[in-house]
Amino acid sequence: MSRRSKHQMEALLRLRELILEGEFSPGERVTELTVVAKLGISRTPVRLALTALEHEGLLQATKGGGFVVREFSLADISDAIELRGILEGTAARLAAERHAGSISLTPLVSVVAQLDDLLADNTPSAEALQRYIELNDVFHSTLVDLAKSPILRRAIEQVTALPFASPDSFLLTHAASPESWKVLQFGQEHHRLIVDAIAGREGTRAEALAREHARLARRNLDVVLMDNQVRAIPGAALIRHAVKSNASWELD
Amino acid sequence: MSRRSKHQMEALLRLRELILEGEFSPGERVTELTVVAKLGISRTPVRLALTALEHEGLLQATKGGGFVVREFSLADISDAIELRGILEGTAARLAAERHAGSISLTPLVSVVAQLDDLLADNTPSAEALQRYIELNDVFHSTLVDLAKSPILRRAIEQVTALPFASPDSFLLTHAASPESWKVLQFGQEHHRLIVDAIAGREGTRAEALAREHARLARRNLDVVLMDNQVRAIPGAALIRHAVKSNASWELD
DNA sequence: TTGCGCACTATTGTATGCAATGAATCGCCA
DNA sequence: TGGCGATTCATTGCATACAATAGTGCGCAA
Repeated sequence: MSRRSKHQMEALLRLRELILEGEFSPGERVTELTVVAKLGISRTPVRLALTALEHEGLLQATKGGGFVVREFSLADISDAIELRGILEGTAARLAAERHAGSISLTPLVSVVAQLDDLLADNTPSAEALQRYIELNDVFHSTLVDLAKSPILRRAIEQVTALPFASPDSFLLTHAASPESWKVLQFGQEHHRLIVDAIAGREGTRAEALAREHARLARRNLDVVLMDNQVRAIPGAALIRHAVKSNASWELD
Repeated sequence: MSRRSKHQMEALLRLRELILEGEFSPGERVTELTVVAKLGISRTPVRLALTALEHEGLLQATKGGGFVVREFSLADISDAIELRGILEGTAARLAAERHAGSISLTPLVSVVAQLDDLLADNTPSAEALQRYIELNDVFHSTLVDLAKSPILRRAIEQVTALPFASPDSFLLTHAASPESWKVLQFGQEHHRLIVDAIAGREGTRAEALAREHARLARRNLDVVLMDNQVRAIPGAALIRHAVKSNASWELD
């Protein structure tokens, strides 16, 4: 899903943005020409962007050709987060089983140290939060590297492509308040423990910790829902509300 | 990855076939025009097929545009099978947790019964094996249905798209001999136990059993390797042999 | 001889005209 | 009046011309 040429890339980014912003409603058909009109890019790159977004999971192909915006239930979000936990847990376990000695863990240790510095030295601020998100991404990416499994990497990338399933999905929903800073420190504690488990080749422990780490996102989801702040969820525009339509999506 | 129109579908199927047959070597660049020449289909649908195969994992986009055939190590195959086990294990667990009573398990029970009949009544034959593969597919698909998680379904579909990671990847490598018939009966025993665990809402047991079930494929892989029958692996043409080039891919 | 740069060529990226297909509408007939 | 069929229209699928770009090889100069 990489470096497509200019127009294609622009179409992909802007169209994704439009969808996430709710410019198109879930279930609504997205015609090529509509997008062409909105973006001022010709059909060919637009079409490629559409298929890319289908593979990403934001769009769904319809029988007669064409695409509709995919709709997600709260159960979908929950499942996506749990699935990420399972996959990252597997990555952590494999990392524990496969790493070539503590020297090879240096990158991971380094990121954790940087996160420590950030949380200790800085007062909460938008910039610090941004920095945290960056480092958090690096941590997760490095962890997956250590699993040495391109296939697992692909699977994780697919799941985390969903706007609400990424490791930092719910980080931005918290303002940079002292209180949410606490939450981040809690997550950081997980990071430390995961590294410790990997270093000690405690695969099962590493796996359990990584799963639990993902559940932080799940908890944030619950908090957001409690506060009736559904709109704060990334990709909120795509979420089907429970009341609407038949509730066949609900778990029995 | 569904019902694309005629040419596109044909391009996808035939090109996939060509790649799997080894018409293009791993690492080899697959240019649009080459494919156009081989298939007699114009660039537009060919290009769509190429990107589809990239998402499928058989091709890899290169920096300068264009695609190369992806190369798989034995470790990749092993990881893919294990990953399928993890995901199907999760599906089994979710099925156990979420099913709406034994009536909703009817489809799954029915498939198992059909498999029982097949294994009991038929003598080993190519037709029976073919039928087994079909029913096996239905079993796995029905199991995933019961998990009621579209997100999980997608993840499983992505992994099983790899030629050597599908639930029936190694079934065809066994000839329809009485001996391999035994292996299938072994697998069928797993099916029965999985259903039993799901019916009893024993999520953890169901998960463990489904993982173990996937390991059958892993064992078949080992057997095939022992016999030096690497060419019998589905997608064999894409497998990098350990001796070739630097062995940096090997697990340390 | 070797390193750099320029030009050339192979290949992909983009735009658009035309064909095919499926959906909606309107009218006709029962 | 209601259902069914044909016609029309919207939209995607396909093909191809043209543009851009990256990779390659050659030649020139140091």
